Amino acid sequence: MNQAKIDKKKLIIEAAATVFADKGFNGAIIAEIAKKAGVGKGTVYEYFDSKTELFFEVFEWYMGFFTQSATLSLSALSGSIEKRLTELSDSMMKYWIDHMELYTLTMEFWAASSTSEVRDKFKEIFKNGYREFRGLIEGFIREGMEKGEFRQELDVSAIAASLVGTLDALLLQRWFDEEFDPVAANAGYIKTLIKGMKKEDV
Amino acid sequence: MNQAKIDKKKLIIEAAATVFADKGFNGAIIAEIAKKAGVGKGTVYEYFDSKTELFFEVFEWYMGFFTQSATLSLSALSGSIEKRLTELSDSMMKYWIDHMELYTLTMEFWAASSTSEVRDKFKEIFKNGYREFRGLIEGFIREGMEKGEFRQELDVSAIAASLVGTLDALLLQRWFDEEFDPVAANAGYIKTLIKGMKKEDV
Amino acid sequence: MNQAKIDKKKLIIEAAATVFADKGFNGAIIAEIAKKAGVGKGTVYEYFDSKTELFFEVFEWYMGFFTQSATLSLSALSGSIEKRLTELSDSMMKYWIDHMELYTLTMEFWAASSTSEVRDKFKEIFKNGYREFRGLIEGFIREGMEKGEFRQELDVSAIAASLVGTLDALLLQRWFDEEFDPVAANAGYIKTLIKGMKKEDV
Amino acid sequence: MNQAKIDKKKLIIEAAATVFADKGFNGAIIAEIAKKAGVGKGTVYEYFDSKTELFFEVFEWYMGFFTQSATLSLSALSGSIEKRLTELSDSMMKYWIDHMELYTLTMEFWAASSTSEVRDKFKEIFKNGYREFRGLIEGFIREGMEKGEFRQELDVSAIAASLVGTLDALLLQRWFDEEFDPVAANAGYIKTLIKGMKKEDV
DNA sequence: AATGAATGAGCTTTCATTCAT
DNA sequence: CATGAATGAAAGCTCATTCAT
Repeated sequence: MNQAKIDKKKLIIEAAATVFADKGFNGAIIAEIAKKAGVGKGTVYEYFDSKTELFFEVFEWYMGFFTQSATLSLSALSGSIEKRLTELSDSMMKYWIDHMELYTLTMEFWAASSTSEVRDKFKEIFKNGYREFRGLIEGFIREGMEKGEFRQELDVSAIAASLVGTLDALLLQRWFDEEFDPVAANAGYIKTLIKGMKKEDV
Repeated sequence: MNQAKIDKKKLIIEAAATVFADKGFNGAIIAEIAKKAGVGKGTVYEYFDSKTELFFEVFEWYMGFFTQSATLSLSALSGSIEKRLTELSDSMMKYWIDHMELYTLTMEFWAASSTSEVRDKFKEIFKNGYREFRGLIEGFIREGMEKGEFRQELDVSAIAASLVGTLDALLLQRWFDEEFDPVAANAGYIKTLIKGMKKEDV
Repeated sequence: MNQAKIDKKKLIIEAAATVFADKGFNGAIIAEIAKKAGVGKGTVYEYFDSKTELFFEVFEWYMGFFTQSATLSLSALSGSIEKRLTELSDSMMKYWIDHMELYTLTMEFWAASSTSEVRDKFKEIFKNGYREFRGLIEGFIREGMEKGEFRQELDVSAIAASLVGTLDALLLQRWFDEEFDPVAANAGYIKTLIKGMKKEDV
Repeated sequence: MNQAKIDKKKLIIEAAATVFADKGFNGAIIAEIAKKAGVGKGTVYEYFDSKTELFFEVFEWYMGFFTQSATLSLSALSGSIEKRLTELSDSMMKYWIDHMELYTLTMEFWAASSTSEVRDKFKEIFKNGYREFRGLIEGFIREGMEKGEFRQELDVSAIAASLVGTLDALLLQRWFDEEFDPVAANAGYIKTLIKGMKKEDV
């Protein structure tokens, strides 16, 4: 696939992302996606075999976007593990707040993982994504334990899972409630959790 | 509406719940719901004006189910606030694990809150549900602060939001990954968080 | 069929007449007719085999209503044939103006005569009705010719048909146009037509 | 809309006209219209938003057809007003007799004007159509009065209305009764009416 | 390669009719 | 007799997908 084709494909994916975000998989109409991408309806089928496949490629594009958010956040980290964990959490939260319009996509993908005809493909990718992300956080926590910042008897994987999940959960609560401030909630929660993780005399 | 009608309505709602859980709103076909409920297709429309309304009533039924889980869990609580918070969290988590087949409905409803034609109705109910639940947890935390179990400077609403959200988030991770144990993760995380909430000398 | 049954049957027919008049055959819903008649939906089927049969019985009731209008008008006639023809025409026109709400039924029945599944039954009755009515008018005209009021060379059946038809046609024009006065039009037209029918020296 | 689209649209309208004429609005099935037009069901919806809109466009096409009949008839007129009125009436009558298969459409449209969901649109067009046609005939009559062919005291609008209406009315009677000859009836009636309109010494 | 007119499978919904009570 | 809950055939309409240009 040459550059021109790659570009047009990406164009369609991004148009599709906004339409799927707004209307959901079923509510999204190929004609609208095509129009938004500035191409003909038939052209979409030059690049994607079916609506489902297009949706799936939007999912992959979205996951890349998410990975990017993590990578960006990670690259800026320094200092104590406590500080790094706090900053990572805070940074990713803010990144997503800035792209809230994509958050509805998250919910569509979650739903797709349970009701799509290709639910297993979605589940698999989500599973690996979460495992990887939890693994990353676990690494930080273990580093903190090794460095003596954190207590030894921590349930590392449990705490990692909750840290990862809080990102989802607070954004979700924000989605329903514009008055809810997920960044503040995250900060307050992280602070308390880390206090519970640290050695008492620290 | 007499008892017979109420029963049949509930029958249809429960059949619809399983079909919506399996296929999603759009994938669910009225004929299948009717068949599963053991009634004719037209009968569904005797009780519900439209597929959308049926979906919405399933949502309300589901929310009642959720409320029930909280009520049940709350009624059994006693002892210190720490103990109660831990038990509440643990109990609700287990309740949901036992009804995991309904968890896919949660995702459908989340998605509906962002892409359904009646998204605002869904959002509103979710918003109020989360506010109520957070308020409940906040009450516990404040009680713990008053009783001297917890530190005074806690960010109560932040911690409540994260506690509430962790329930969603860990079940979500379980949904994707059968090897992930949300009950264990919850226990480990709660323990650490509460440690961070408690007075240091306690 | 006893009196009670006859009465209830008539009750349903009259309720059906108003609903058919307002909604047309297809737009009319049995449930609405039943409700308007103050009976249950099933009761309608105690008296009529099908919606089509009910419609047809409304048609027969309506035709009786029309016959009645003619009978009423005829019974009051006296004087010269010219006077009688004028009065008959005028009287029937006024009778219908007073029952304009039934006029939409006329159009429904006309339509039924060309598109109903039992169109032939409708056509047959209309055919005989028009033949009878034309015959009646022809009788008057012939009487006028015999009495020397009218010229001998009149095309009796043509004039009778046009007199009969004008009743339909002017009411139709009134139906579309509330500003159109069919009574006045009828009077002006009859006067001229009769002038054309009379002996010149009269 | 390019020529190909116009042609296909007309193709569908004409197919629809025959089906509506035969089955009525409600009895007509889109699938049948599509099949008769030699297109797919979906194609009908490429050209018309709904069945109702298609019906309405058939109505407009039909009205144009009617206008054409008047225009054709008018263009051939010459001689005295009496002669012209007679010829116009005769010519239009014959035109419609030749297209009797479309007459059932007239009845459908009349019915639609009283029971369709868009009855007002139908009524409005009919109202204007009748007004225009009556105006045309009134013009002829007035011309005849000015030229001294007709008497001065005629009720012009009444006579015009009856002349216009007779066309409807005699075709209607023909519709019910194949033995009825509307052309002959029209001729006989016109002759007498015009005699009543003319100056006595003429 | 790009297009959009054409298609028909498939779904929701309506409502005449039935029949157990 | 009267009823209305239950039914499913039937039809309008949508939209992913195809394919001739």
